[in-house]
Amino acid sequence: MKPNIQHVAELAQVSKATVSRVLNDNPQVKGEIKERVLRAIEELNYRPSSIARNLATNRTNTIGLILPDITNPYFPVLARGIEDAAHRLGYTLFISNTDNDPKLEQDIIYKMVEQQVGGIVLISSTLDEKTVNDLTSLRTPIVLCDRLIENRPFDAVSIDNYRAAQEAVRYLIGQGHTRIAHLAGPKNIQSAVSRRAGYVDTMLAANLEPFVSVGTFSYESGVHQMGDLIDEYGPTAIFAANDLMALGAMHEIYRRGMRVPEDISIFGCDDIAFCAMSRPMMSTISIPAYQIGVTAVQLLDDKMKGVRSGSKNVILEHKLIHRESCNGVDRK
Amino acid sequence: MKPNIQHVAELAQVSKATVSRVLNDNPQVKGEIKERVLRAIEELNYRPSSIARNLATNRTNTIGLILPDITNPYFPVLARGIEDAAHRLGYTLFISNTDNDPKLEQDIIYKMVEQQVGGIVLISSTLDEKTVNDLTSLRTPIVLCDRLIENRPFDAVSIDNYRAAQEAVRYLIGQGHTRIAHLAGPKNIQSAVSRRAGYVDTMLAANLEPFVSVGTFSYESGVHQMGDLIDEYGPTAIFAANDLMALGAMHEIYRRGMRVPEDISIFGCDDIAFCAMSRPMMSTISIPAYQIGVTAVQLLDDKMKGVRSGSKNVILEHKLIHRESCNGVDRK
DNA sequence: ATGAAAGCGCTAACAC
DNA sequence: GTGTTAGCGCTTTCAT
Repeated sequence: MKPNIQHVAELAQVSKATVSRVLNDNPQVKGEIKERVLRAIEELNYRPSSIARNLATNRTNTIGLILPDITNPYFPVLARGIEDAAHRLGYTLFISNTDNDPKLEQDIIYKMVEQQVGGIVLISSTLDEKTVNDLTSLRTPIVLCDRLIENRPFDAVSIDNYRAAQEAVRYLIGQGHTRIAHLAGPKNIQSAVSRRAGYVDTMLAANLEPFVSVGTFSYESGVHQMGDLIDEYGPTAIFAANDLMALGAMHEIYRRGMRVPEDISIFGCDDIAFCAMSRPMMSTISIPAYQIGVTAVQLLDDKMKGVRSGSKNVILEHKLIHRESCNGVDRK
Repeated sequence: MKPNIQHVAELAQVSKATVSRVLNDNPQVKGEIKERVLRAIEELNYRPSSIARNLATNRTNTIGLILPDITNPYFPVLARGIEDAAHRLGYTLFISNTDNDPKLEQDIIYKMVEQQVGGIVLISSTLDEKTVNDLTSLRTPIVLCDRLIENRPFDAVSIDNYRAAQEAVRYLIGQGHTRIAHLAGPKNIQSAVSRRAGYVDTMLAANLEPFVSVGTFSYESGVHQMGDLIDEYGPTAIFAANDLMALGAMHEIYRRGMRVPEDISIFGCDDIAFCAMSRPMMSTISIPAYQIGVTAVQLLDDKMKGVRSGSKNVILEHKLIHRESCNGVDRK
């Protein structure tokens, strides 16, 4: 039979309360007694039940992570940042994928709340006005990643996607490109929308005509959209809303017997690991995914400990990474 | 204040037991009463506490996933298989990374047991004899992925790594290669050891001299070891113990002005997504990672439900994927 | 410094 | 069919 606190108490000839005190490092337990309890615990190979403890204290040491798809190479490093930070703070982490399905996402949030998670890190783009309001009444602290939200009691951490796109486009313009197309992400994903806006505005400001093709953030959509782009527009450079599509675009370019960057330059976004493994290596915007994760958990921890109320949007710095996939038109 | 079952009972003018019954879909609650309870639940926006429920039933609907590093591209799809299957069966999933640190791994296992997880999916290679015995006394069902274990009450699911390596090497030999080197993985990782043995034995059986260089399974180690291999051995083909190293090797070959497969053929293992995105696309052994995950959870579920006792090793089928990174020597 | 006892929110006999 | 009641294993006043 699995030992409980009562068994330990009996073996050590003390009360349950005392056992509980040593379990919680309460300093007012006398050394000798503490020894006895510790020995009993050892002898019985006793492990306290955190379920029971949670029920008694009405707190759990768990947090939940809800994300679209761990299989998308951008997320594992974010998730790792979250896990590491959570672990460091003594939390264990629930994880669940949503595939960007709003209904599923809701269900998972509620399920995690039922599990009494202390807080939730939510990576979502499908949140509509109504859902957000429901969440507000939830009492469980939530922090959003990669999506800012105004006037809501949620913390959020992300980068400035608009400015990131702006820098990417300026970089391409600086190289002499004028026919720069944009491989955009889904219209319902906020980061994709911001990047697109940054692209369009920057093109316009430079008196260049924007040309956008919208994809799904997947590699396959990158190859497919790229084919269309070549047929319909003939760009000399592409700014893709994420690296996966950029990689797909590159693939299609080579498949058609052209080269990167000699014929077409490609610029991505995210800086997933493969960017440095592809040939040519992909120039891109580096997003501090790991740090976003760590920051999210810190914000959550503050909220859970009641250190801070109100909401806070933190914007982390991105970085333009110059590698091999872009080249000036003049050098052709 | 957060509503509990008592509040619902009062509002619906029934007993807690009745509320509990409708919560658990007990059919013997009369329609009208059930309606009333449901309305009360709705009105109070009541969510049952699974903590309390778990304590009362002495079961939890959680399982734990312990893996080396979610950031390694092989693991996300395995994890996804596990999450999907867990979700389908009504479990929520804990996740934790170990970085292959045996001490940390132990701690995490115990921590999860304290959390009262119903079972654990463990992807580990560092398990020594003693640890395994400790785990045996744990009562919490454990299923191992990518590592078989003999005479232990653990289930395990994996592929036949020895045979996979054998097929890879035969494939290369079949193309006319004789100077085939092996980029091996860490010596303490079972799958790496089996692949190496499969390589060595198959080479010997063909009267070819094996040449192995041991790496760490990382991309960087692939580039580094490949440099040494070229300098010290001059292979015409490489069988790498995983794709990441294969990709690194490919990178180094191009950096030195040589080509794949024209100068050196590369064969990987795992079939991570990037194998189909690299140029040339990587030939490799496809491991059914998603299916391994799903199977692991099914085994765990059986054990947790007491359907089956004793242990079971299941071996899933791998597949040789022919792409572009290998070429016959005669065609050079 | 230690113990007794009440409760955390739910389930599960058992009784009616 | 529904209510009563006794726990599940722990924490936490409150006494002593």
